[in-house]
Amino acid sequence: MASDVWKEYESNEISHSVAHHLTAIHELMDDLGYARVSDVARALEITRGSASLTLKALKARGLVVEDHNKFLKLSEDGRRIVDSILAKRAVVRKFLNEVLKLDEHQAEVDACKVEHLLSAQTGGQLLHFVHFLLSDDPTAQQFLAEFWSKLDQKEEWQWPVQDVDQLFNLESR
Amino acid sequence: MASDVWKEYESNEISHSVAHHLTAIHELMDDLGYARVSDVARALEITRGSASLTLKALKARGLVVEDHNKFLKLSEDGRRIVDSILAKRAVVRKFLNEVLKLDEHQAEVDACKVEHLLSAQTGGQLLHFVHFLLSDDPTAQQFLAEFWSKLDQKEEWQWPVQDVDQLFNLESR
DNA sequence: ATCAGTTGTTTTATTAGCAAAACATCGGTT
DNA sequence: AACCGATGTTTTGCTAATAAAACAACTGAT
Repeated sequence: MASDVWKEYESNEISHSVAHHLTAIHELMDDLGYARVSDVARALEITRGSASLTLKALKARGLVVEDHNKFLKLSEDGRRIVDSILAKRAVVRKFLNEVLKLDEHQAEVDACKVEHLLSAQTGGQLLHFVHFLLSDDPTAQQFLAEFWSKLDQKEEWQWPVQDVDQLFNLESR
Repeated sequence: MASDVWKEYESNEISHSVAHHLTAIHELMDDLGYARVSDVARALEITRGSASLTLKALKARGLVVEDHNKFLKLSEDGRRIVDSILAKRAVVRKFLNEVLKLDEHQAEVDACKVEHLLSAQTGGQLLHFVHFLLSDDPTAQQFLAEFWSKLDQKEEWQWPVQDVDQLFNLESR
């Protein structure tokens, strides 16, 4: 694997932590109508000091703006980022839970882990896919019914699967 | 979102960095027949000092074992982890590239980002899904053909999509 | 007006992961 | 024997993200 591939992991627009600071503000605005440093800290269950530092950096990056009275809100850029994250989270969670039939907790955890890592391209294509897959199109419904019935029949695969490549006739890496 | 969900991000078995140190050893064994600290550093394009420290920790964790002459290899646990990572990477890459039709580079990058984050459950179910989806089952083939034709017709969605929830009739979060 | 509670910030410390540089060691050449 | 190159380690410093603790400022109740 080329190093320019694996090193892109750190070169993300936002980190996991930042993603959740931003979405916390978004949800607090919905739920309480306001969001202060302490509210974010409580929501994320971290100390006020930690939240204060991270949010200071986010203000410097222009993703969060502060009221005359220490009330926080998302900037235009911040809102755009939160929208893309929540969209990806929703799509991934729906796919994992309603298609792959993973339990809701697992689906939520895994969606939360990857939501900030997927490119806009990937998010968009996945949205197309899941939208069609769960539509009332008879082809989609027939396919899903078939898949789920095979899932039930199938004895559990040993995981990790050593021979995924063989299973797919892949030339390995 | 409950904090016990988003905080699980850090509580992973292995980090992105560790995943690639381990897979580097695996691939070096395949390609060269051996793997030393310097070889890993070269493969990952990091300094020998950094690799030395990370690999020391991995030896302490019992994932890597060292030869009488500084030659590294994976332990049984290390091999098990590498197998699961490579399997997830292969499945995700295949899904993104061959189903969602993302270009190979994008598929590789995104697969690399999430490979170490997906649970074994998720990896297993995704493997089932992709395996059936790309099989010669006529239902699967018909569904894919239908999906791809819709992809072509479809004008690109605006991304981020603000109304994913509405699109899916989700109650939001 | 004082006292208590909440809030926000700063400082100090920790961990993971990297770079850079100094250092030691070993192997082969000349 | 002296040297060069490659290798491995250690030390120092950096950044992101956290905790913990100290501190200042504001709010409200009595």
